[in-house]
Amino acid sequence: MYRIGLFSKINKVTIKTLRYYDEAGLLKPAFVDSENGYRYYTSTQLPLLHKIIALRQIGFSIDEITAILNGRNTALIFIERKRELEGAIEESRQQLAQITHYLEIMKEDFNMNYEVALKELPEVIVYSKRMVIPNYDYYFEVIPKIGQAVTEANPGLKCAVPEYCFVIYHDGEYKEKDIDVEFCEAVTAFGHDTETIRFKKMEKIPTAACVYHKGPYSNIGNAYAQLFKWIDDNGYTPSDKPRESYIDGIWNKDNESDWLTELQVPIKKK
Amino acid sequence: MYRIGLFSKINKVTIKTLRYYDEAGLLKPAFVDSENGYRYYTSTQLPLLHKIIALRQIGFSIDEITAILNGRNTALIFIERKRELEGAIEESRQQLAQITHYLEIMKEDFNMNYEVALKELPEVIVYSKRMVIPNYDYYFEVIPKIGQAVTEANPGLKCAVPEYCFVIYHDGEYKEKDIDVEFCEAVTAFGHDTETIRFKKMEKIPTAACVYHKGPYSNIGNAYAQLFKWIDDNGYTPSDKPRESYIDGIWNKDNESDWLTELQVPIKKK
DNA sequence: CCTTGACTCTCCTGTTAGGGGAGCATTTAT
DNA sequence: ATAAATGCTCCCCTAACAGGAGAGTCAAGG
Repeated sequence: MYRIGLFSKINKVTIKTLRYYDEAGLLKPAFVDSENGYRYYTSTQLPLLHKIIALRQIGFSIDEITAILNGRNTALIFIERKRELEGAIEESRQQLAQITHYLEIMKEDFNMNYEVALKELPEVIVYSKRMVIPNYDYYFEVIPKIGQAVTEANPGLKCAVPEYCFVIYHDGEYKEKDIDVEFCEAVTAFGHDTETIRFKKMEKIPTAACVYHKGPYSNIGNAYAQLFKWIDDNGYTPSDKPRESYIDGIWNKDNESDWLTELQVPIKKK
Repeated sequence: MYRIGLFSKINKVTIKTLRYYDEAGLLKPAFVDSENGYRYYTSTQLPLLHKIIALRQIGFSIDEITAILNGRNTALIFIERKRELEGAIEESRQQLAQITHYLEIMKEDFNMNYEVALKELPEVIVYSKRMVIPNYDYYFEVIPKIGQAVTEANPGLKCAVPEYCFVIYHDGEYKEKDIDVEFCEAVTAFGHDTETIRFKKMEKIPTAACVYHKGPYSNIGNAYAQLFKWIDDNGYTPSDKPRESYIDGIWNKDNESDWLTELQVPIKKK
C-alpha cells in the first residue's frame, strides 16, 4: 500500500494528476481511509497507471482511455486517433509552410503588407456582364450603367447582403489594355436577362486564398504578386480565375488611400 | 458602418468571436453606441480582421497576435512559432509511429499486454554486485545475502524511497545459464565498499522505454521481445544495457501471478 | 509528551478561445 | 401595430490538470 505521494513518485506522475484520475474514475485508489480520506494505492495498480501513461503519451483523451481500458471498440479508437494525427500533421505542415513564407518575405521587406487567409466562397446568384474593355479607367464609367440597366429591367431586384460585387479576369495573363473582364453583382434571386446582362448561379468555391488591398488600383499588381507567391510557397495551385471584390472605392470614398479591394483566388492542393 | 452581424458575415467570423476580440482588446469596434451598446464596425477594419484571421490560421495565440499587430518583436514570435510547429510535427509523428505499432500488434493478438511508456531514469546512488550466475533460480537465493552483507558493513544505511532494486544484464544476448548480471539497490548515500560490493553513482538516463511485466519470470522473454520491437518500430535504438526492476516478487507475494517487474531499456533516437 | 516539518485532504480559481443559452432591449419588415 | 430578426449583457461550459488556501494527519526528534 503506497500513499499518494510515493505512488506518484514511482511513475513520475503528479499528485494532482492522480487525484484527477480518481475523480474521473480512471484510476481509483485501491483503498480510501474513510477516517481521513487518504488514498492508498497498491503495486498491482502500477501496470494500470503505466498503461494510462502510455496511452496519454499517444495523445488519447481521458474518455478514450476509459473506453480502451474497458475494452470497448479499442481498434476503432486507435484508427480514429491515427486519422486525427495524420490530419494534425498535415495542418502543422501547412502552418509551417506559411510561417516559412512570411519569414522569407520579412527578410526583404520588414512590414508585412499582405496576409493571406483561406476562405470558402459560398454559392451565389449574380447578374453578370462580360466585356472587353480598353483600359482600367473605362471600367468604372461603365459599371453604373450596368446597374441602371439591370434595375430598369428588374424593378425590385435586391442586392445580396453583405454586398458582393466583383469582376473575374478571363485573360490568363496580366494585360493593360483590351482586358476581358466579367462584372458580377450578387443578388437575392434570379431576374430577367437583358441583351448583354445575364443572371447565373456561381458554384461554391471550397477554398480561396484571399488578401485585402488598400489604396488605389495602381499598385494592386504587388498584391497579386505576393498572393501568387504565397499560393506557390504553400503547395497550392490556382484552380479557377481570380476574382477582385470591391468594397470601398470612388463611389463612397473620396480619398484614394481609403479604397479597399479583396483579391480572391480559388485554389486547390498541388 | 456595419453592425456586428453583417461584419461577421463578410469575413466568416462568428459574432461571439468578434465580441471576444473586442473584450480582448484585439479588435475594438470603430464606434459603440452608448445608448444601446451596439457595436459598429467600418470597412477600414476589414483588413485588420483579415490579418487576425490569417494569423489565427497559422496558429498564433491571441496574445501573440496582439504583439504582432503592435509590431513588437514580430520576427521572434514567428521564429518561435516555427520551432513550436516543428516540435509538434515531431511529436505527432512519434505518436503516429506508436499507433501504427499497436495496430500491427493488435492484428495478431487482440489484447494488448504490454504498453510502452517513456520515462527518465534519474541519477541514483546504488550499491552493486556484479556476478556470473549459473541460472535464474540461483538468483533469488543470493540476493538476500547481499543485502545482509551490506547492512553489516554499513549499519544505518537507508534504501531510497521509492525503492529501486534492479539488475543489469551485461550479456549482449539472451542466455539461460552463466548469466553476467549486476545487482543494484538504490540507497540515500554512499557507504563503505566490501570486497565484492561496491557503491557507485549511476548517471541519469534521459529516456528509457519501459514496460511492466506481471506474473512469473518464465515468460518474461515475450515482454522483452515486444519492448524491443516497439523500440525498433518507433525509430529508437537501445543506448545502454537493459535494467530489470523488481517491484513485487517471492519476497512479498505468495502468488506467482502477482509478481511485478519493470523492464527499462535506455534508448536514443536512431 | 510536545513540537516540527512533511504529507494529505477538500475546495476554489485559472488556464484557451470561444460556444450555448437565458432574459431583455432594440431595430426592421410586413 | 405587430412579429421577426438582431443586438446586448451575464452566466456557465469546455480538457486536463496547476496553483494555492486553509485545515487535518503522520512520523520523528527533543
